Amino acid sequence: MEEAVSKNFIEQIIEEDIKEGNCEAVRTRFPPEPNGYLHIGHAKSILLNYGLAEKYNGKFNMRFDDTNPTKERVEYVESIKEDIKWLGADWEDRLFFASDYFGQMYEAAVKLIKKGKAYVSDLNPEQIREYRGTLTEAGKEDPNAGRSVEENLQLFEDMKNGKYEDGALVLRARIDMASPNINMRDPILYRVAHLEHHNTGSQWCIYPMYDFAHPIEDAIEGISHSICTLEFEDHRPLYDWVVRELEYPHPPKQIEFAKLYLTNVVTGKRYIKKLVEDKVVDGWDDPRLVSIAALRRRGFTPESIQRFVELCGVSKANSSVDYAMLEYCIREDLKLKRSRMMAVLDPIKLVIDNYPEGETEYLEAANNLENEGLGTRKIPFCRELYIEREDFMEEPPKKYFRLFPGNEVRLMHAYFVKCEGFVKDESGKVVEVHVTYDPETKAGSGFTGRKVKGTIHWVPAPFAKKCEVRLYENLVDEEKGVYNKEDGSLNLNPNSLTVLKECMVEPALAEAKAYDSYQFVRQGFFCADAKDSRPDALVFNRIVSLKSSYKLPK
RNA sequence: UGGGCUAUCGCCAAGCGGUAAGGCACAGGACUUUGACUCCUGCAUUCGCUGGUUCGAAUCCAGCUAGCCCAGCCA
Repeated sequence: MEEAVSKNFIEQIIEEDIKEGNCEAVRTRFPPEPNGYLHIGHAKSILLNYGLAEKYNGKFNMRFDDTNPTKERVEYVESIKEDIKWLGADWEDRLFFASDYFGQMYEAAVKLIKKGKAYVSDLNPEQIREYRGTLTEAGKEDPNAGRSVEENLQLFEDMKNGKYEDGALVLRARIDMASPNINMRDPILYRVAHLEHHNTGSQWCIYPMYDFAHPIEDAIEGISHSICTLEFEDHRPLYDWVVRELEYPHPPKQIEFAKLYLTNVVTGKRYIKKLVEDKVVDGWDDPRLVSIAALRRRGFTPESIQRFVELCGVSKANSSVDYAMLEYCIREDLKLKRSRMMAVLDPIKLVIDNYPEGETEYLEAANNLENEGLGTRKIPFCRELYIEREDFMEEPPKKYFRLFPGNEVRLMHAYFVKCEGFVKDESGKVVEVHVTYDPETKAGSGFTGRKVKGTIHWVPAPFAKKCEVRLYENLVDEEKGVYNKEDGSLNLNPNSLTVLKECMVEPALAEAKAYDSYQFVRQGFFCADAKDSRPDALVFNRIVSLKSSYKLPK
């Protein structure tokens, strides 16, 4: 089934370019700096770039924009590669590093110097700032701007050869100190930094700036459309300047789009760092976070994220997508793919008084009624079961159609069962519910004698596996908003994590391995925690709850 | 009081001068061995505001207003 989807503005630009013969082949790229972990926002860029290449029979490149060794680490390049692979964006054999082009960038700088379009400056950072002017006042000419080509060439070579200390000299483009666009006021192209680079080691002690390096990287790789986020819009004139001055035959085109923001999530690096330090979360992959690693651990699938990004669309309007949209996507994806199992999160014992003591029968249950391909399983059934505490009420409100004295419900995959009584302990807490079952009503028997309004799930007491279940809510308070207006701190939701340690699941779940996910019938989708779940001590994360139109009165 | 960009339903988002797509959310109803799913139904006389052009404007023009980005030897 093909949906008629309208084209986003980038697709329109690309199609126009193809039509006009402005680009012979579409080539896109995802160019992260390896300075941190990827999150849902990056997923949009990755899948957008990858999807565009696919759609227009082009190629998608993976490129690390590693031009500033102070912030970059190999650890990050590995995790970024892993996350992108997981997301399904395939760069095939096109994995590149900006640092692989340092030689070409150096030559490009020399070319600019020879054209009189770049010069070496000895202004210090404070002076550079002063000379730059302000948002409303033009800058002043750099006193070094008149230096001869020969001298610039020599100085630049000396910079490269390590004759200068960090910060002593910079190479600047000669453009326009009076430009209303600050990026055009003789931007710095190269700086001196005696630093070990994760890729080039100590080969270089000068490093190119983003504005100079990026267009060169794109041009070298034959990128046709260089897609980035809105904050680079002001840099486009400089991007075009570099590409033009360097006379690349097929200049890449920069296109900017709005970042993806999600409601009620924390994305700021310093906030997450603090949450990790304060042990509010258990790492960058805590299931309440939205890093790719966290989403993976929570139980999201690549397909659900692909769908989500697709649903969000692409535009230039800053916006914040409702988290409910993400939830919809994962429910939608898992609905038919996963087995529907029974798990009792808050158990209370159910005794079937007229079921023979010591007897066990094995009931056949479809793993997913809507997907026969998932097969069936046998569930042991016997006299003592566990049911959800919520599914019994001594004094039910109207419209409650679960178990209460005198009422009959269906035990899923099993029999009708009628509540005959219950037992309380000294404190008045109900500890046992007693029922009688009707053998005629066995699931699949075709019994139509009478109907029952409620169906509840259960687990056979002697066979059930005890396990831990973690329920998640938003990390931050939905009502108050993510940030505290006074001090900018986070408005944390104290209930973002609920740990249930007495849960009982059906025996088939004992095999759950890391990342395995299931629907727990009537509850939601759950995933075996990759960090903490072990065969003898299962831990399940709730990915998302099922929707419900019934609110239990408290 | 410089420059750049954006403004269409609670949230995303189509629309590109011919009379407001779609999705999420929400609300009803049908169905139901998940109060789920599925299926119906409803949900912008109006496009930030004000004028103008036009037979006709969310789309063109002008002027406002609001929000975002820019003064790293970060990306």
